[in-house]
Amino acid sequence: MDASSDTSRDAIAGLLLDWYDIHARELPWRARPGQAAPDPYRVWLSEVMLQQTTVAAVKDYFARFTARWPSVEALAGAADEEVMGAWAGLGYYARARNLLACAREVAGRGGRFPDTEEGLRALPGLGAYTAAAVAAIAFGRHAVVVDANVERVVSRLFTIEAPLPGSRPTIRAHAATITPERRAGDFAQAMMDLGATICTPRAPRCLLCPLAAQCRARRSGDPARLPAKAAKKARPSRRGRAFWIARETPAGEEVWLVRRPGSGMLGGMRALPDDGWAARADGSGTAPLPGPWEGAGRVEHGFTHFALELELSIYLGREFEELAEGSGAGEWWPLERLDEAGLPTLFAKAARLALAESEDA
DNA sequence: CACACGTGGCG
DNA sequence: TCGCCAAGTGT
Repeated sequence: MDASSDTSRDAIAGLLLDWYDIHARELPWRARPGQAAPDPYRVWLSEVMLQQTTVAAVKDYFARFTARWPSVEALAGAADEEVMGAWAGLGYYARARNLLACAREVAGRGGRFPDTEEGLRALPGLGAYTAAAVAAIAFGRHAVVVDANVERVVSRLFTIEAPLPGSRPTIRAHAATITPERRAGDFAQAMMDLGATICTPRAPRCLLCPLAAQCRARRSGDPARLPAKAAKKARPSRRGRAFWIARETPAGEEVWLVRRPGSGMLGGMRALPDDGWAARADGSGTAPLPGPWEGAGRVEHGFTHFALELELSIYLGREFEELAEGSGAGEWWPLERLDEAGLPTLFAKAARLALAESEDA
């Protein structure tokens, strides 16, 4: 076999690890080069935050979380609302709910994470990818780590033409073929670094790629066409209303916030009251009080599976007691500390709009 | 298996 | 401007 295009496990892993030893990104959750194994808590936390989320978006959250909760026991001891609030803005809030459930489970076993892929896989919020990643990176296990980067790199290396997601089993089989016995954690991170910086979705930088000579897609002339993907469905639009109810108190102005149900859209997060747009094709339009209401404008927000046009209404009445007694599922929140309320981005946008309106008035 | 589930950045 | 995309998981 021609050595320059040897696609054996050792050849590809060796080339990639050599490249990684020089070009690894320095990231806050990684051990410094030459340092002892990284803290499983930090590896786990970073992996959960990085699910479907960019490195750039995660960095600040990771720093805040680890400063506030330096260990899994500390995190396990936090109140739900503290953690949900700290996660606000990062998205996919089920991750934060599972994060806490997982932390408490691990704290219950003495603060030690399971050190096998199978044991990790049983924890809340750890699926096939994260269990393999933590097992390999934190515990040095031989685990086959497959994320979107690996899917792209492997699809190109072996010219896997079938579209995702159907091609996943084939991709995994090929990934297993090139994953080394030793340094599986470094290998996984090397694949992800390669996918993030060289083997990018569009315009891959093949001239810089340590695996260029092994890559069948490069030889084919158009590596960017892979991986093929199934056509996506159109994203529908939805409408809803949210309600800004503010009152004056001796201590200052306050706004009425609710806690959303523990599952579903923005589940478990603090929010403005709304008309139920999340649970139906469009909101009911129904307000929590008879009114009068004044329109404050609209907020547009894109979710994964629909776009939302949210109309914001400001309450002009004074029957605040009805509200507090009526639902009970809310709280008056000081406007001064609104940025600490932990509102998800949609409602943070709506709040900005309301505050801009009240400044005009 | 298909779908629900956030958000921000980039070409 | 807008669709694509990011270290996926749970149901």
